[in-house]
Amino acid sequence: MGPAYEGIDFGMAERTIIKSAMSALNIDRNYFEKEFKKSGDLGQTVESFKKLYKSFEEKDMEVLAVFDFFYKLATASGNGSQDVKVSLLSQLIRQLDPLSGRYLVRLPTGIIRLGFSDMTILDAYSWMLKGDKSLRPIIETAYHVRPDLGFIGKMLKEKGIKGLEEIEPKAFTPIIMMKAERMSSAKEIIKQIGKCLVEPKFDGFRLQVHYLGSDPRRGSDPTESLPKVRLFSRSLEDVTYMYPDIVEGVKKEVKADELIIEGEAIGYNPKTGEFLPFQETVQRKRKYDIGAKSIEVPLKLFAFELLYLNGKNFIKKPFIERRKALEQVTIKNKDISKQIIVVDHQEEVDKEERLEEIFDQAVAKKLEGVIAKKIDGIYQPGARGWNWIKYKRSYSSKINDTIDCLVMGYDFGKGKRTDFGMGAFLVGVRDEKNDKFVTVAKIGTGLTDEEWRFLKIKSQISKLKDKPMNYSVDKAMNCDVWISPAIVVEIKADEITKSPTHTAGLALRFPRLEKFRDDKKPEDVTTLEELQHMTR
DNA sequence: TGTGTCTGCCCC
DNA sequence: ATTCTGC
DNA sequence: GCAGAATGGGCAGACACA
Repeated sequence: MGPAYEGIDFGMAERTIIKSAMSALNIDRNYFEKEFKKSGDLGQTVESFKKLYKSFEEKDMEVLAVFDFFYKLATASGNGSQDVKVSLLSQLIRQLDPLSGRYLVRLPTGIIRLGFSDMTILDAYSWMLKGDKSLRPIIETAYHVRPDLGFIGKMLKEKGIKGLEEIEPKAFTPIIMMKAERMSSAKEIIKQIGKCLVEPKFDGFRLQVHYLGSDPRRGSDPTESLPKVRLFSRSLEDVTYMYPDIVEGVKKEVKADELIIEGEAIGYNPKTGEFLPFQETVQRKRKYDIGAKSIEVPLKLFAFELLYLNGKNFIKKPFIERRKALEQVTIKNKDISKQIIVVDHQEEVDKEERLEEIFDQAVAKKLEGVIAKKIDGIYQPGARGWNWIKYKRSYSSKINDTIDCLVMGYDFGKGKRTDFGMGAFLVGVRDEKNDKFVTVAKIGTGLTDEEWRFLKIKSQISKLKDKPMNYSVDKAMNCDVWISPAIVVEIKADEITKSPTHTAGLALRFPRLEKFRDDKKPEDVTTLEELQHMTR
């Protein structure tokens, strides 16, 4: 309905779309869901049902009229709004042809499956103007600062490529954030980027800070001249109101006329100064009770990038220059414990031994790991660039904490997993005290296409009609198919966390298949007690 | 007023 | 977030 | 090597409903 950062959501996904389709086509839930699971695609399911049951209401509709329906749907709120959404989508499904039906239901899910996406559309804009994709770099640069395909297209039609030159970094226009590539040893990193600057990696959430210092020239209204701060999340949502403590910190501890910096926000225990686990930090992302929560869980912002300063664009400057500028714009509080905007220590490294040491120290401090940044690397907006390399605890071959799990059941896959007949599987450990299997994770990654097919075939032998008595499973983890104790897998994870849904009371963070353990029997899997001891 | 279900270009 | 795969 | 498409745990918020 618009660019992501404008914050207009459909508020409607799979479950509610199914309701709309059932109501539009007058189909029983079980029948619809059965066909949906078979095809793994809501669009295809609706399309084929529409072909089967021809409707006499079908008519042509203007694109703008359809847009209007979706706009009403997306903006419906309050009492009865769910019914409004269902009814609007249901009308569209009834009134349009089967092929349109396919895309009507795909649209709100965001999975359109046209085989192209934003980047291809940028190419198309270039073709539109020049008949080839030579203008793509200019267009893409503008898109990084203004990630709105509609806006870029309109600008190009109205003003041509020159229009895009007006789009440049400035305070309060968020920039698509860069991500780091991954590597699993100091050796590889030094080989890849040579001399680098190494900094700790904190487990919080990303914030991009935009700041305009006080300036009497900014208008006659006295409030106009006060310092202004905006905070953007990784999806470029404006989240300023959620973090008043960070806003105050910026006003006190940053000196500049205009700047854009980036950092990782992490909660800490105000009494002990210890950093909090992600699950607690993320509770700060909220709409209500902001004041109370900000006292309970205060944040620090570890600033690690500077993209813009006083009219000067730093995006294409070497990292070492950005870093120097960053150090210069922060004011140090006399009481370090009260500092909110922190530019943490960083070390220049060109030997793998030293890098490995810094990594070990970071891990010992219970941090996620380190980020190594190429010393003269530019900031690559919107890319997962090689100028930043993350080296996390879980990647390291030195540390190998995997657990052996029992495969308890599986779900049918969607999209390209449909053919495999499996999209994810539920795994658990043995609770010896109660003689049961309790769940710890669902696994949806780490298998090659061939391994998915292999696991599907293997699991058919043990397929069951119902969930076994000795499986303890929360209903949120219900499976399409249950299988009896037979298959053992080795699962890797970044961390073991407390869980509200998995019956082990613990869950694996970022779980993935490491390997199949055909050499092990169900009795040999990790026990709940062992798992509890592994929790750091 | 309390509980359950669903959603999020969510956060990671 | 992680991982795999087609281009 | 990149972009795209599968999938994970778990949080707050918005509604529906009893």
